[in-house]
Amino acid sequence: MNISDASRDSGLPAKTIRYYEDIGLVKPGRLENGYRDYSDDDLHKLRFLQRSRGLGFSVEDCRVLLSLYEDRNRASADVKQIAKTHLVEIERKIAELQSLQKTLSHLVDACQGDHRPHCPIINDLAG
Amino acid sequence: MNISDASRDSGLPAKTIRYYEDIGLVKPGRLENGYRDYSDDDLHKLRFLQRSRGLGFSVEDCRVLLSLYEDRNRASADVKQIAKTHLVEIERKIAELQSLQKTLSHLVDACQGDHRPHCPIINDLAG
DNA sequence: CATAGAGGTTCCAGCAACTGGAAGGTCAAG
DNA sequence: CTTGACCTTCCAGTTGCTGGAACCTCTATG
Repeated sequence: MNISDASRDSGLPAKTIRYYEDIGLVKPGRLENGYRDYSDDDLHKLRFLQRSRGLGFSVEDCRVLLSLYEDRNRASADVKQIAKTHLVEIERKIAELQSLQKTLSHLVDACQGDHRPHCPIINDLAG
Repeated sequence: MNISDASRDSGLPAKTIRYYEDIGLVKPGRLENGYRDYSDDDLHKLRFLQRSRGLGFSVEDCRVLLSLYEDRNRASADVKQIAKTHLVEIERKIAELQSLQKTLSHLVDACQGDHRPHCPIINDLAG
């Protein structure tokens, strides 16, 4: 299966698939003409990557998750640890963004938004 | 005032201050020995940048906000528009992260996290 | 006066995770 | 034979810094 079919199948752009090969995540075989040739196993990995990236795991996390995916002797504790750490980070980001949202929405509400220069947003930024 | 004092005053790392100069945000004068020399006006701008970056505005937004800050004839509507757009983006990110959080926390809860290979997280990622 | 250390300067490289584009090889259809 | 759609590699750019090397300058001290 060539790269554009692999792209359709996995939902990843061809550019991204090549990039994943560059960094050693999924290394397909090659045909005589030099074209990449994706096996079923490669396709599983690409789909796995698509989904784990979609859940916001870093590429390095994905690398580890992929190796756990392939490890029939894995301990689920190892997977859970990665996911938990990621979850904590997501929760931290949510809290951070909610704090920004609170501040900004107050400022936006307080601003008249007219042709005049007076602006609580600018005043706040000016400190 | 030299760069390390400007750094202390603004809360920005010296490296960042030099970077802001590189990209044309705050251009201090120079002393005879080549050292940067920050005026009160420069310091106001640096503080303004520190705060607007702290609210998550992009550097390009900050550039526009800074010019509005200096424009005595600004329309507050222009400021408000930038802030509103940013706010919408923040809210979009919050929603996205909350969706990830929901999925991930379910998966983490469902995983035993023991020495055995069975893992709902991996199963989900595998599709 | 020599020197050590704490500043300052410039410039180059690298981070994450791709993405775009150029230059060129390959293949099937008309 | 040519067109067009594939494929290949490689290089550069994105965002917003950050680290480091190599070198200059100033101040204090022996």
